[in-house]
Amino acid sequence: MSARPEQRKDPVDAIIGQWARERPDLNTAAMEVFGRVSRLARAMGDRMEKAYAKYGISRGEFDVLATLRRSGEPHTLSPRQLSATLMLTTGGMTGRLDKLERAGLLRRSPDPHDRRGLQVTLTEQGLRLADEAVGAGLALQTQALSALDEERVEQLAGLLRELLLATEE
Amino acid sequence: MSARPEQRKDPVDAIIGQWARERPDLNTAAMEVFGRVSRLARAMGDRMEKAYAKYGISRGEFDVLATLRRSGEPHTLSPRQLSATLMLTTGGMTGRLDKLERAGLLRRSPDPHDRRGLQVTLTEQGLRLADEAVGAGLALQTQALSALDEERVEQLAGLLRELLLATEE
DNA sequence: AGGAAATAGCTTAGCGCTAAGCAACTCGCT
DNA sequence: AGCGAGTTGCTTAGCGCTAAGCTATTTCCT
Repeated sequence: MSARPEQRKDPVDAIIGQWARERPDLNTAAMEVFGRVSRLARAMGDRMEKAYAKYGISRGEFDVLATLRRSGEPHTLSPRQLSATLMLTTGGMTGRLDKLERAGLLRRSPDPHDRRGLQVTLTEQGLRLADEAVGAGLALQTQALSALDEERVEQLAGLLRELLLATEE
Repeated sequence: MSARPEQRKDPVDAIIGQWARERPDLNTAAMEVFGRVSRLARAMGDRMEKAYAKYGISRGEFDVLATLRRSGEPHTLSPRQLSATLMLTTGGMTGRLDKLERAGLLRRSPDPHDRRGLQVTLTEQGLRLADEAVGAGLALQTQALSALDEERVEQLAGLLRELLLATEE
């Protein structure tokens, strides 16, 4: 029982407490990390969803626009590149592209070098929306992070990087 | 430009690099944390899904069994309590309970004190499966965490707790 | 006591995903 | 040159979720 600065209990502490009572043989240390990672991802994901809804798109659709946007001029990628980057099946990608194309945010055109393939390009409107939405999303995340001082944010980011590198191989 | 111990780049660094090139005005510090949190949650979630599949259940179904298990004797909760804990609509809960009941892992019985309500109870078989599966899941998480020494794990857990408390209010 | 509001769990429609299969096309090998 | 294997994007069936609406029941208020 190492002394840690008094810190409020969170929902994960409560769950771990229950396990300690029911299954004291269990080593629940890993839950302290991954339980919180799951809950954070879900909580922030829900908020982002709502933030992007103001622009008429879902989180998944934003991810498509953002991937095209940050790829730089001419903001063009193939459906395959997109589904690989976003870890999505081609079926799922087709659906997202359909919606975004119907909304006029991107354009599908034949790949001149490979007649099987397509090029997906951000429209002027899609570019504008991506630029606005990415700012709104970042603002939300930045605000949530304001609970931690700068040094802790850096520390946290560094530890997460180590863990992510070990996890994704 | 703060000096940090040389550390390998991860996929989130690559994304942030792209944004820095395309939108140098953006403050992407928050992505360093939440980008990694999302990816970690997804990567570990996928692995857990596979781990539980060996027991014939999904991650969501495991969560139901685990919630009942750690509630202690007599391993009984109402569908309402379960859907509140698991942040699931009642419709979604009905589906999960149907599957788990058909598999013989739990039992639905009328609540003797409220004729609207039900009691959901783990069967002997459900209890056994929950106890095995929770061990397997924890083993997976523990192994992933072994990339970090004990001190860093504690540090990481503490920072995540602070952030989670600030985020979930 | 008696009616209005709240709550329990189920049902349905709709959405977005995956897995699997398809035709069109390109590439690599001989 | 020509054939087999691989790749591309789309389609379909199925799954699990949400949102909304339903009935039965309980609780609250007067």
